Amino acid sequence: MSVPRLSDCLHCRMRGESIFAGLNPAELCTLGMEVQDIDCAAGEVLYRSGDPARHAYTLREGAVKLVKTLSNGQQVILRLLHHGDLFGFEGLREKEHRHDAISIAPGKLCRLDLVELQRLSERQPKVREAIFQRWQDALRASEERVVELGAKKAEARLATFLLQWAQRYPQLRVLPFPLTRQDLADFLGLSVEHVSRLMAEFKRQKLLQEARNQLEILSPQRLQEIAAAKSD
Amino acid sequence: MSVPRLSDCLHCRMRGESIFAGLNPAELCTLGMEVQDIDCAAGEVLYRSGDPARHAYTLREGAVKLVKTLSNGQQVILRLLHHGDLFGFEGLREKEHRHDAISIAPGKLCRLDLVELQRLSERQPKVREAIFQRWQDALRASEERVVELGAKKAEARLATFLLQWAQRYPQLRVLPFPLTRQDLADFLGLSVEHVSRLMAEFKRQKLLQEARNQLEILSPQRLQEIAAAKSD
DNA sequence: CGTTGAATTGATTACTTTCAATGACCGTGG
DNA sequence: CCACGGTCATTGAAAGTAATCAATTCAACG
Repeated sequence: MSVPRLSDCLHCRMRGESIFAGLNPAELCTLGMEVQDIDCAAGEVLYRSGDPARHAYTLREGAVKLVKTLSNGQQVILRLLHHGDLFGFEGLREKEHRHDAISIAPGKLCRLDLVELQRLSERQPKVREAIFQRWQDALRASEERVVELGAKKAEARLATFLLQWAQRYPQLRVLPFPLTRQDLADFLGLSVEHVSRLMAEFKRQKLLQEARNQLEILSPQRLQEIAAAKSD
Repeated sequence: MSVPRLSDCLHCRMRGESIFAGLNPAELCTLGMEVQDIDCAAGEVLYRSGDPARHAYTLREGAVKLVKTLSNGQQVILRLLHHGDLFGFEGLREKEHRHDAISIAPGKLCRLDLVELQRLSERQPKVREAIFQRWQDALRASEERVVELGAKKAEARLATFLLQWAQRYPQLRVLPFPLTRQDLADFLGLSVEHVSRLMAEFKRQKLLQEARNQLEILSPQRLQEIAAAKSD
């Protein structure tokens, strides 16, 4: 991980989508909190489950997975984070992090001190609301995962996932796709082999195309049908 | 549903665990909100997905399921609520309810007007914090569901579920158990038949005992082992 | 090039659903 | 009070889905 620099929130490209979006420049300048600017490599661990929670992060570039590791070593990916996403904020209410946060692509992050963020959110209703909203979004997303895992079969889960991934890059035809088959498996609750077979089948059917960490969806329409397909 | 009466929060048995727990009697008396006292029968619908969100509820007695119904009619139970649980509060941030809320046992509820609750939470940091905490709890619970559904096989999921159910009635040996096999299936992401077989098997192994809407867990220890058993 | 970890593919096994039939329970109406 | 009808639960058999085990193959990198 790079040595943290101080971040310039006022001129940040993501300012409009961040939790500081509602603040005017004057308020931003008197945040009373240090925002650190961090680079990270693929595979880097930002924090581990059980670590004392000191920071929350805003992801500016790259992708991060939040992982729960079971006693038998099996892993489940609980969230996949993209540019603009805030994570680690469960530390506002709990002393320790609940997941491992692992970068899966070279990226840039802002690191926020949780104590300062807590104080700021008490002072600034707009910030508090923004964080609250993120919490709400996380809950909705998690509930959708429960529906996917509880009600759909493998093929439909994968199709849903790929379409959702694509939605995060609305303007791109060819998507960044740093996930390994193992990551996909850990996210979808499947075995690596099964994911591999399904991806191969999708490619055979010309629904998508894949190259070194890049993905192109050729038939969102057809994928959508598969995603909506019946239960398991 | 019974005609709502006004509720007396000051003398409520659940006051200590409610979102009003931090308030002193004087503050409670000047809540500035009407709390309605409601009885409901088993099977009664409190609200439907898509209904304009007007109320949140605190469950005082009974049990309620929050259900998502898919286009093909399949249902997934997202949460099961017990005495003391707050629900419907996603309406604080969204205009419509996201789930169906259906009572599965005769029960008693408090109904809170969401607009008044919103105003109250802006005035009373303690109430706001309490609601925030509930949100956080809901997220944690939902993430645990993802882990269960993504990583464990049917038998382990059922065992986990039964133990968690039991935890909600710490002082009882014989638990109220109003769930149908269909409810269990909808919660665990399994077919009714499979749930039925697993329950039969558990009974055969003397891990539990069942009678008309009541359940007794005979070997929490052994169930715990099954719950922890390997992946799927 | 050889090494290494990831991905693919095939064969087999295990788990879960589906379909079909039967059985238990409960409330209702004769 | 008992027969009837309905709903829910159980059980069996067959089919389908996904995991596991075992080789290869592939691609990136030194």
